[in-house]
Amino acid sequence: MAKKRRPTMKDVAAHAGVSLSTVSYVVNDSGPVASDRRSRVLDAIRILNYTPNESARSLKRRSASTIGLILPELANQYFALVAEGIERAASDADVLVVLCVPQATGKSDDFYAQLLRSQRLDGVVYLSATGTLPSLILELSRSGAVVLVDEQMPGFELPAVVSDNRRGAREIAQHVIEAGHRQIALIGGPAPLWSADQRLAGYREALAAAGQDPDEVPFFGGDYRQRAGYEQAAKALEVAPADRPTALICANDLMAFGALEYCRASGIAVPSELSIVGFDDIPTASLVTPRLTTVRQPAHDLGFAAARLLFSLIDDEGEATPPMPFPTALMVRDSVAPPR
Amino acid sequence: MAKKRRPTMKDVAAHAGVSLSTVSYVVNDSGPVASDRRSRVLDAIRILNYTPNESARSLKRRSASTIGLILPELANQYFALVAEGIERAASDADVLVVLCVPQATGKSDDFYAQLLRSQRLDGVVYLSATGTLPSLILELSRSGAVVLVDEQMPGFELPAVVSDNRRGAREIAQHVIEAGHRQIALIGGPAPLWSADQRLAGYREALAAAGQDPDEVPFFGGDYRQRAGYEQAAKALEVAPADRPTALICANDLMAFGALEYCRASGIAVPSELSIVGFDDIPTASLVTPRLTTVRQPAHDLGFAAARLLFSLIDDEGEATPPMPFPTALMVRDSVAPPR
DNA sequence: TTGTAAGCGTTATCAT
DNA sequence: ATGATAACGCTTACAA
Repeated sequence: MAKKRRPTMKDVAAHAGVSLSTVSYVVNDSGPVASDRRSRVLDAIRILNYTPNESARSLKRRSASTIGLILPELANQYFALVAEGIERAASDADVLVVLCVPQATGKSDDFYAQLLRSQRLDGVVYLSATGTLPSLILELSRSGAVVLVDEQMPGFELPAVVSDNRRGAREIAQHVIEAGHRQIALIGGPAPLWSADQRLAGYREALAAAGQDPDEVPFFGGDYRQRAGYEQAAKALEVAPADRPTALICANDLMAFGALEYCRASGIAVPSELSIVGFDDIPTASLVTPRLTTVRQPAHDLGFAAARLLFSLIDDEGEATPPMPFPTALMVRDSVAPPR
Repeated sequence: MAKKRRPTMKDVAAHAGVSLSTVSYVVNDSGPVASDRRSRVLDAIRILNYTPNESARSLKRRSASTIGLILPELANQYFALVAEGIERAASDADVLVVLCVPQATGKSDDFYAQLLRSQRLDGVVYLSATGTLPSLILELSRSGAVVLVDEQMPGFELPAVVSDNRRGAREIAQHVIEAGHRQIALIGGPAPLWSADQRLAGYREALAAAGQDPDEVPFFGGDYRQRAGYEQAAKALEVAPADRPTALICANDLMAFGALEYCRASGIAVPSELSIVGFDDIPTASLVTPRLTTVRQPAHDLGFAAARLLFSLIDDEGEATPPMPFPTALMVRDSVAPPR
């Protein structure tokens, strides 16, 4: 039985009785071709069920029409949502998205730079949850187009798409303060991360505006993961009753969930005994009990915009201007009550 | 300023003073080469910072070292977890994973077949949440290697990795029955889907074993999405008090969440007034209140195994045997109580 | 308007 | 052990 080879342009050309270039012209609409010959070619394509070999195209065009998406984990819905936004923008542009989850795969940092340099990827959208060493990102941005999402490398001005973390943080802290809380504790994100830094700054602004000394309010460092929320909540709450905070401001929803979990485990009623707020407004936030008061980030839009920015970077090759920070929105739900 | 071209093998060869083929030999370890020349080449590679052009390789090798992952949505953590498992297997094999989310991108069905045929993808892992028309899958499996996850096309025996849905369903239904429930309602998954069918079969087995006529128990069709859970729960519960079920068996966690949401909205206490169970055990399941009793599916392992199966399909080209169904595990938590 | 031919960067066959 | 050289399937000047 004959090995069934996929048809190539040559086959199409032969079948249609035209030259190779004519076929190419009709496939790419890149040259003039008489309408009768065009339809002959189109027919041949249909009959042979021809599909261009993209490897050959990439080789010739020096571009893979593929981008990479590097993110810490998929299980965090915030990332999943950003990914969906990117997917949409990419598919609009007929670009493929390669998923890279360093944590799950244990790939070394420069593996991703290799990927970019090997021209399998035209660019990369990078999300960090750990404030990754600039070394990777730097090497990446040296090798090709990179855009960051909700992240920024202080020294080097890399293209990024961000939302207004500072303002969102300020507003939710204000909300907590307006509910009457004076004993507030903060559970922050990973120190080196820009978003963590911005959120913290926002909280402090609100605190200061309300006449509290931000340096006096207890701060606990987390890493955006649920476990950290649990552990830091424990630290924050296992203190003399008089010092015990009446409200816990968590730098993201996942950590707020962890705090909630701790409270459930140790019989602390939320929000009557303790108010808790988060950040991100992932879908689960309105599903937990009590429904979590948080700050909505337009995850989907961030992803979409990041991909667009990356594309313009890739083909304009010139600097494209990042969009303005995306607005955030305070989502008032049930996890905040006046202190008693 | 000179356009900075990436170094090619030719450059490396020139720099090392050897021939093209020698460089290829050392890069791929595919031919004999004297150790002194080998190190000269290696040095040149380092100095020039050379990385093979993967497009050229794919063209020559007729394989892209890339697979596609088609799934309905990322926001459902079950899919996200499966994706992580696939990622891991792929990265072990130095294979890239292209993310395809038809729903988010509005791509036509045969777009994916094109992708496979265009040789950008060597194979595809396919997850369905809607029991998609076989037409796509058929076309896909005609164009190349495809493996299904937790799905099976009745007529055609396609390679698949599944978990023991039927047994898991039977066990959780038993659990509900053993808690004393006699008035049970079922909220099922999308009818054409194999997993939905299996789960339903499992429920019915347990019901029958307990002496109930499965055809008598109220059944409501859902689509595995949260909204459907809400709506079908509404239908199931808005009946004469005497007919009202005391337990709701949902075919997945997301729909159970929807049911929970409905109960909260209409003041029905769970589990004291109504018991609810799900299926999948996504991370959120233990986070909601009450913590959801459900059936754990080894999502990560399913993904991993699916990718492995796909790889063996791709390079053995011969039929590889799918693994046995993966075991499920009943997760007893707080959402089931005796009827009152 | 159409066809010829020269690459794109690799790999692999075949002499040497 | 090493090096020419011919593909791989496509795009694109350049010629006709």
